[in-house]
Amino acid sequence: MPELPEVETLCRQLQIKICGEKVLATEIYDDKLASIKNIKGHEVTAVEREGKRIVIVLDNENAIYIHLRMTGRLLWQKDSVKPKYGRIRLTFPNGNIFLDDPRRFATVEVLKKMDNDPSKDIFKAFDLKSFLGRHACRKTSVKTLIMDKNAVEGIGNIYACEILHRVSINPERPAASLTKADWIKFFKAAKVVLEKSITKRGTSISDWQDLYGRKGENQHELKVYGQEGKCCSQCGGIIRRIKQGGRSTYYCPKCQK
DNA sequence: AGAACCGCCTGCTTGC
DNA sequence: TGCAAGCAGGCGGTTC
Repeated sequence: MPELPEVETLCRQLQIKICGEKVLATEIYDDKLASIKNIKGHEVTAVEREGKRIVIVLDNENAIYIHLRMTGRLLWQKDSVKPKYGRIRLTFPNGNIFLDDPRRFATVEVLKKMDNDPSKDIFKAFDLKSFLGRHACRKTSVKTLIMDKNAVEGIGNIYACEILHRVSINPERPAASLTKADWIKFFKAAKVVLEKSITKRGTSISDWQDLYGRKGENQHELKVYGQEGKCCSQCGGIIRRIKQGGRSTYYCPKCQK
């Protein structure tokens, strides 16, 4: 499932491939996406990331906003043979982009290009002061809070578990019990974990692939996610899995107090 | 207002 | 072996 590092990987690959290129044609295979228009004949001027969204900016003040949700995947193909779960195709002079998405959760919208507020994105102008003021007093668990995109954009289940393990914070602790120093430590670790994953082209735990259908390498770096019953690499404790808000949380009860 | 839960979806795994 | 139930979960919407 694509989170910030996976989306960032795609954006970087798209930038190289389609910036300055014109959209020659589009084809929609899924009625859920039928509202795509004002694309054909326009040139891509930039590819940006907003949280987990991919923003393909066009020369007509519009942009294609793509959110891959759970199982969405963008694939670059020279030929125009629809992949098995293809939902949309964008054709460029040098090849095609397909959205391949078995569960059909992904969204594609063409909207007026908006100036995004990057204050929730830890890779942009993340605003710690505003975060502390608005969210550090919340009663919900720290894990649930950091996955709330109104608080922090880009962290999903896998990286939430990994970052909390890195800073030895128990995922069930109420967010309000963390000190300012804890949060500073947390965001520092978040950057390290996410940046490392970007250099590894993401985490291919189930079916993540980059634009060229290649797997990432970050799954080999995971310390707790999907490691239930295994030994903690930091302290030798046994990794546990619990449910928080219907989602699996993996952590080490010995070193994450 | 904040917190918890639901529905969207379908391929894969599990259990009888 | 076969089929149904359960699971995966980001996020917008609804409810309490």
